[in-house]
Amino acid sequence: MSAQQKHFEQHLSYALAAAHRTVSNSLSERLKKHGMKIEAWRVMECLDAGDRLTMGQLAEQALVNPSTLSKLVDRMVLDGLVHRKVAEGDHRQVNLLLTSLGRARMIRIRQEVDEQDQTLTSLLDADSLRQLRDVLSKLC
Amino acid sequence: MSAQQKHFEQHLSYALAAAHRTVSNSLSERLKKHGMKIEAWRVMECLDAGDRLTMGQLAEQALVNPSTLSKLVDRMVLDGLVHRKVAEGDHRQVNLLLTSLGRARMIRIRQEVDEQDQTLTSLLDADSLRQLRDVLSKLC
DNA sequence: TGAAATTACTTTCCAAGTCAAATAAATTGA
DNA sequence: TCAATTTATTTGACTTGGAAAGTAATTTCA
Repeated sequence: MSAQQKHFEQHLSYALAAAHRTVSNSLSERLKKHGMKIEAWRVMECLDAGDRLTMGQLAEQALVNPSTLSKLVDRMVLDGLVHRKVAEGDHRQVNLLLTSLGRARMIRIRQEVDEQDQTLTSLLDADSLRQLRDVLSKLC
Repeated sequence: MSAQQKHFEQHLSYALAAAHRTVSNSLSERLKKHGMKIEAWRVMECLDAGDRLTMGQLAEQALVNPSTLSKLVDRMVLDGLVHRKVAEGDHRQVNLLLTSLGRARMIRIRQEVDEQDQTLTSLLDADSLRQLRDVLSKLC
């Protein structure tokens, strides 16, 4: 154990960062054609999946900080992709809703993302893939 | 196949982003005590591992864009952690070198990072861990 | 009830990142 | 040889991100 000199590239955090970087670079390259950022796409998918999400829930699910989300949403509202609505029960909360333009954009982009996901998963056999998902989820 | 409605959280890119986010958040929390950013730490480890790295090689290994690296290095030079040296053979290239202060800081930080890596890897059994590394490296 | 504490979100201010252009050195080939 | 091209890095204009403060609504409990 004391003899084991660990190279920093072997740290899990490095391996993760490297894989994340290549994958998200290639994805954002694809999304660029649609003038869309990965985070904005994730926001839209979250909205499509779960109804009446608050900014807080959204930030968590879309993997962005609340204040970052707030500004991202400002831009998305300007682009007509989403709109804010004060929540019925609790007026502190804001529900974000997809516009029909937003939904349409999302559907088109979803194809692009599915393509990239298939390219990616084709690098692995079904077994590794399942295991990878399992293991990654344990880290969260 | 057509019946399979895939939730976006199942995309590999999402699982990776989520895991990367939690891991790097917890790591940067630890590094904060040392007034250090993950990227700066990676730069120092790269320098320690491979000698006479150029900015280009460094950017690749430390997982940052060249222009981002250039500015990060400006700050690290101000902090006395590294210094630039025009490469001997090719005067366009710049070799970045650790100062002794930089090396000392790196060693102390390395302990912190090793700790976090152990916490992390203890969540997994040895087999999953090996497989995880294998699979992640296939994605790069 | 209502003042104090908590919660949800946004804004502000500053640090850091990105893209494209600029600089400068090396290489190519007419 | 030397003008044109390529390569390595930095710079500059602009955008984005994050921490902490600010705002406003809700909850707590004396």
